[in-house]
Amino acid sequence: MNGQPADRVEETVAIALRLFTERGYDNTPMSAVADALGLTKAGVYHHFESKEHLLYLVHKHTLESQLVPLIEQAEAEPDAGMRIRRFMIDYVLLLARDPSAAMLINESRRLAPHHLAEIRGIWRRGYRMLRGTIIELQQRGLCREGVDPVYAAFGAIGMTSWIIHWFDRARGGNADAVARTMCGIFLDGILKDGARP
Amino acid sequence: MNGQPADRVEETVAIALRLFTERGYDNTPMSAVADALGLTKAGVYHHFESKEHLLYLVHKHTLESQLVPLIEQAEAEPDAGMRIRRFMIDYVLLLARDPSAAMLINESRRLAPHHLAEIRGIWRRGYRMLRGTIIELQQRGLCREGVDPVYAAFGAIGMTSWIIHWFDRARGGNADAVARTMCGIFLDGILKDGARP
DNA sequence: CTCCTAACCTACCGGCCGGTAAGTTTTTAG
DNA sequence: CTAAAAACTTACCGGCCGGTAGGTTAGGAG
Repeated sequence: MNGQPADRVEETVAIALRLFTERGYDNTPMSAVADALGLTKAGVYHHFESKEHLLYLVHKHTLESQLVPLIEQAEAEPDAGMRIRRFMIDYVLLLARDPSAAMLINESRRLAPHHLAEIRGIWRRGYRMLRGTIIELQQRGLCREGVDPVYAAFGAIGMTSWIIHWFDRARGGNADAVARTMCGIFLDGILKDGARP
Repeated sequence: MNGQPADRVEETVAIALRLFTERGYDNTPMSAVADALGLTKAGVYHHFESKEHLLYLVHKHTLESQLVPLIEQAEAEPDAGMRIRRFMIDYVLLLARDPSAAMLINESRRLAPHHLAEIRGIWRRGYRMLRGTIIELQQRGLCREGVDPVYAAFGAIGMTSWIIHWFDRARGGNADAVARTMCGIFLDGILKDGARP
């Protein structure tokens, strides 16, 4: 119930998340993780079978605590338009606030194939929610012609995700304005002229 | 005038582009580059002062031969709407066709700071062109309210660039349809209801 | 032919880093 | 208190890789 990690595994995952974000996965030797924990390298390897496994746990823990709730909140939204809006805005705010999200995206290539598949499955839940919502809008006749739900969903994800490459909250970036602009462009871009709120 | 590289430097850059794309920068030892050239490692280091320098040349050469012409073609387009359309479509087709573009985006972090700054300057030309075009549309009263030119430009770039993370031309991906859908969403998203062609 | 230079090779260095074997301390169970 | 299991430490290995010192070959100029 307090902010302290319950055990060494959680503590290590939290520290690795920070170090990987600050220095990158390849530039963070396990000795650095050990130092930050006040342990030796072998002490860390008592809890993790490999560095890749630690990276996998960092991915899994962070996505489940940050991304999944955000998807579930959006899914709970009854109105389709609001569902998209809710997700896009919260997602932009998340990426703008937390630089570790960018690390997860960049370093996912280092995962072993089966771990990568599992992690991509988590990301895919957001994609599926968006695509399903766009299909629903289409079936209700609210979408413009020529909007492919798959490509549109990836468009919304890409437009927002890309902020990891340019947004700098330290230099006067206004995350709220980014979120509103992008969400507005996307919804105006897929909805028929008469279907907007 | 033929397809053969004019000298060893060009030849090496071409081979490094291929190897970095296939295996990643970190997983491509200089010995692999040397092998592919039929040289030894020291033979390669006769032409390049460091591996990072080789990566820099790969970036520079590829961007100048692939991205810059695409930007200049778009800039030559007199109509603002067509300028955006032209760029977005050609850019999507480029990314969908050539996996090395994804490598350049992913591995740019390995560049030394001054090289990174120069390479980002090339990418930025596309951003500036888009932003300037959106501002032009705004001044002519063709844009919806609330469209920030900076965030909109990054939105167009992000929506299209993100296909490096999901598009798979080997599995029936239709790059033309992607390009048309995304370009349509973006233009419908920023232009007033009456301003579309 | 000679001389020079660019291109290239052999052989090596040094450091880093993931991972481990084997032993020691700490905690827990009974 | 005892014993075993869990949590560590010390000390090390082995491999890879970027980079280089110094010598060798090839090719063109004169």
